[in-house]
Amino acid sequence: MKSNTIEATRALLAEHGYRVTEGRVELLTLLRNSLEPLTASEIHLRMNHSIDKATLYRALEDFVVSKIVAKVNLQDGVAYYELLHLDHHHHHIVCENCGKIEDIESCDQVSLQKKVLRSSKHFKIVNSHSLEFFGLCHACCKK
Amino acid sequence: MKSNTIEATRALLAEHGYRVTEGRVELLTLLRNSLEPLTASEIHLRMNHSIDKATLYRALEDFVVSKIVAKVNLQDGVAYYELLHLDHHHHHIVCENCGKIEDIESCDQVSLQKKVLRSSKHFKIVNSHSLEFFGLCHACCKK
DNA sequence: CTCTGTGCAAAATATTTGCAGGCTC
DNA sequence: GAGCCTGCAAATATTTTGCACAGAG
Repeated sequence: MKSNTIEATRALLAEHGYRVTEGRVELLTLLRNSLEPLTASEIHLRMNHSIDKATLYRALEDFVVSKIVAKVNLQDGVAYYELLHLDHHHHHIVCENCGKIEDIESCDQVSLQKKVLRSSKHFKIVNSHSLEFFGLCHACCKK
Repeated sequence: MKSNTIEATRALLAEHGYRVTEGRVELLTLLRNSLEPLTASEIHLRMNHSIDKATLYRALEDFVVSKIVAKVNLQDGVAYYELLHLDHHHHHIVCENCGKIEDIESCDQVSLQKKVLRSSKHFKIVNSHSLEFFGLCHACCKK
């Protein structure tokens, strides 16, 4: 099972024309196993610094371009990254108190983008959007 | 008319308990006159460096906390700021080619946040959200 | 007069780039 | 073997912080 996942990861890299290196496989495996988006520093830490930060940023940037990875902005000045499961468009809600992150599934991308184009004067194509919510989780409300 | 605007700006500062200093009045006036969100560097430039960057960041941060100013994230690694006209909740669409920014008005905040709370397991309150679109403007499509 | 706001200098973070060598294909 | 990927070092960019002084109320 674990080797299955790793095989899938190797295939993913190859499909996109990347060399299958240990660092990139580890990186994608880590992202695949993460329940929430991670910052470059968190990734670096969880990989026990086995990859250089410059290399890490370069790999992440490549993956973002290839749409293997999404760069997420959670309004705290750092970029977060998460694996893009192709069939699973979603957003996030972040607790302003404890930092908890939950996925938000309800997003009708198509109708949202159509709506935007209807109301826009100067735009012809919408390629993507970022949508994140900020609030308080149940636990933090009780405090 | 110009002095009217400045008076309104002075009042705004006072209302929020801030000292009415030349720098802060200039800053808010600049934001009021800007048609699009500006980065700290752009603001600094347009103010002819008449304000120190540290002071600028401190003022912007204060204003964000007081909800006089919104911090906007346009996915290019820098924070943008724009005046918050209270009655005017909106988002943006950015051209990935030329950087053009247009306001997007169609956002039913209330129903959007309700929808999120319905679908969320762990959250009780939504305080705000960020929503930005990325695409191509008509001019850049023709090229 | 008091206390907030400011400039200056320096630090802390985040991210990018150049280059020489290593590893995948 | 060719060229992508990597580590290391250093540069760049953005934002934050400490401190002493200036200016608003």
